Amino acid sequence: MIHDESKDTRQRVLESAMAVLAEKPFRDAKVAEICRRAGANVASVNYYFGSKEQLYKEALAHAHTLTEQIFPVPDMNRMEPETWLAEFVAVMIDRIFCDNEGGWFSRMLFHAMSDPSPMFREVIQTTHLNEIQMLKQVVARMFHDPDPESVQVRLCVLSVMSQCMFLGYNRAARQAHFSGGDQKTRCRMLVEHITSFSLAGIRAGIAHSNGASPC
Amino acid sequence: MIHDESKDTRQRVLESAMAVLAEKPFRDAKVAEICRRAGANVASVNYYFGSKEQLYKEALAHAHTLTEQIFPVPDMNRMEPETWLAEFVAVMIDRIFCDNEGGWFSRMLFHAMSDPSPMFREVIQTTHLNEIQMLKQVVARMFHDPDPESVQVRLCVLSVMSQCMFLGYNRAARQAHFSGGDQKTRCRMLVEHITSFSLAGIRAGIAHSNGASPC
DNA sequence: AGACAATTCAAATGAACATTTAAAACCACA
DNA sequence: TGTGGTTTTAAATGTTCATTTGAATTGTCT
Repeated sequence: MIHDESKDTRQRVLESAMAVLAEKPFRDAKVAEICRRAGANVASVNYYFGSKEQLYKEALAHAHTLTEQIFPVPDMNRMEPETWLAEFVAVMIDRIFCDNEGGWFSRMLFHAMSDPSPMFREVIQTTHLNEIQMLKQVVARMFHDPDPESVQVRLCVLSVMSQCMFLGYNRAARQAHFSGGDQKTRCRMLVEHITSFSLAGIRAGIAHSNGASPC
Repeated sequence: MIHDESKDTRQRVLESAMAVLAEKPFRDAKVAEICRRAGANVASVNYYFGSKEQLYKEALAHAHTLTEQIFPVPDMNRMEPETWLAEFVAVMIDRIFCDNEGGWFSRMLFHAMSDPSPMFREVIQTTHLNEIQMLKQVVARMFHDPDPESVQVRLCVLSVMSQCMFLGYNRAARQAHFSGGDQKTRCRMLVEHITSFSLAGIRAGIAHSNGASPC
């Protein structure tokens, strides 16, 4: 008789999976390690989730809701575009560099995005596009452009997102940037830099598209 | 008797390896596929190179010299910093998006950089740092800053490099950006955007560090 | 307690690969 | 043409995993 959810082992495996899959890409994350860390038998993955792949999908979805609770994207209707951008950048960087469960999703996503196997296509589509849509709309507003899909807007969004995510992809660069010094301070400086750099870039684009010299 | 180099099969395997390793990360690039494409037996990898890992290293090194011949980084002593930056960005983007052998190195590097296994640490160090050093020096010159390792310079270099490399890491974003339209035109627009966006960002940094308003 | 389902476990299974082996084919040269 | 080295080949080996299996254990309800 099904009386309740079987929370115990299932939950431990799910959490262990999120942690391991944040560290390593799908391929390198061994079922054996996930189970060892969860204090469970190897068979539990297939017993509770059907397959390693299903476990991955569930772990990613769960990590996504976690990160949205812990680091919510600011509401773009309640702020000036410039302020919103600054907060947006801060949230992205926090998500990447925090070392608790709020960072799992970003790291899983970085692995997924650079993995060529087809299974990750849909996975990315379903989880990560909201933030980009919002950024597009805010940048479009700064351009006084009604179309958030115009070329100039999309290019600026690309520039902002790439700066936010680069250190997530690039282990060597991350290590170089965060060697020594206080992690928190580094993050704050990084956020400030990306924000002002990007605002300047966007303003240059606006000035150019208006055909006016910036001064 | 060793009369000459055994060029034939060895060379075919090496080139096939570069092509395959540009498409897929080390793990996914199967020895069987490399050999099939080279029209050689599986054993030829170990016969000529000792192991898959050695083959990888040789392929990366060879791809590196190839890319430096085909898309050389401009000489920074013969140009204004702004001009040099524009050409630098163009070279980086060309290297990433060209679809012949000149693009192999970049793609191998993207796979290596997002791979956590320890074997890639040294590999990256030995190949990719020149470009970054040059960029640092040019940006430092724009800042009138004698120290190419100052915080402000390093942050700007980070911003430029991240914009240049983002589409290399991120398959989804690349697909979104290059869906439809002419590849060449897209590349040119991307280069122009990154250059002007970055110049604006750098100038803002310079103005800020001088304590002066930009106008 | 006894029955019955849900869970856990150690061991088996089988697939995917890199690497090895040893025999065959090839080649240069006397 | 025979000899000795080099190269190529198909098949064998051994390892690393995810997944399956069937028995053992636990928990629940009467």
